[in-house]
Amino acid sequence: MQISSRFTIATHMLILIALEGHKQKVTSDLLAGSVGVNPVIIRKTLSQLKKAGLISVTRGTGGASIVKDLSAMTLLDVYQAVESLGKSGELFSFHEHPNPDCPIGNGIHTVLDQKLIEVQQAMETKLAQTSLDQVVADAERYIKKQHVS
Amino acid sequence: MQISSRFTIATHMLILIALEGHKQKVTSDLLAGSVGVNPVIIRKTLSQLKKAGLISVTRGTGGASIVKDLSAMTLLDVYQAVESLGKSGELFSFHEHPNPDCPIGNGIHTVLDQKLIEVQQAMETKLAQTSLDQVVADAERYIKKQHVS
DNA sequence: TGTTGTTGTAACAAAAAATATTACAACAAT
DNA sequence: ATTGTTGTAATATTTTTTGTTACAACAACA
Repeated sequence: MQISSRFTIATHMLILIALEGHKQKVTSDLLAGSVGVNPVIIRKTLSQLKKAGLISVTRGTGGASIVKDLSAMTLLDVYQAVESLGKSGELFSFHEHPNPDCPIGNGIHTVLDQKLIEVQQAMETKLAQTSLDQVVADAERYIKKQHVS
Repeated sequence: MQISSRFTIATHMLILIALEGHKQKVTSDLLAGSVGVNPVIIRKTLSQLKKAGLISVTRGTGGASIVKDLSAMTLLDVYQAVESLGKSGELFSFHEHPNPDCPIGNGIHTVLDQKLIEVQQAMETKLAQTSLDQVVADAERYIKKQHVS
């Protein structure tokens, strides 16, 4: 199955906070309006990003802001903050009842686990190669271009 | 979310067909017994692997066998045969209603699409680096080791 | 101090996707 | 014809994602 939209939602939110955070108070309602989802979804995601140490959210008065340096924050940080991969943290899932009396059913994890972890690592390494300041800079460039034309 | 168990189920099936196909008739019931799922799940998966040109299944009398050379078949072939990534074939999914009146909502795809495709490619490239004959050889080695001890 | 606007969360609802099951027609071989 | 099997439709169940309502906790400020 596809990786859920939580990841792109969270990235969208971070870009908006990074670009608008110093100009206006970025509330969950404002974010919800830009992303196009319910404010509660936004708040849950804000909560996850906060737990991961990427942002801070001020409670009573509202508003989110970046706390981790954007050049030190990567797409992998965002991905891991919001994506739920079960307790094991593994990307690939297994059939749960391979027959232990069949040598292949018995050995399927021994044979595949390591290889699948390497695949996951390849993906995560690639995610870690893009920092949020790159993404934010790209977004800023796009916006300026739109404004001219 | 995690990638569904269809992929590891299919790989399990291929290993069993490769190792047992010449000794006995590998039916969907036999496969179901080893994998630990309903035979209909197996048949659907057999059907997908057949469509992808990896195996053949003889109808009336039953039994599956490998048709594509195992050394030319990779985990990516298996993955793509059975994993449903929507029509676009993209690993990452997006929120569907970003606000077009917000410059960030409007540009989020321009900013992220290419990078996410590269992440997907990194993962697929890694999957393509393991051929099924390696996997089958590992399984055979594991079985022999078990037998001795 | 109480009013306002907001966050944090619980509880629940709805929709979508994965997985499981039953049933049976189509088929090939004996 | 009988037997054992595949292919597939139809349906059910379970799990996950996504959406929604409701409200207490909170911070600022008039």
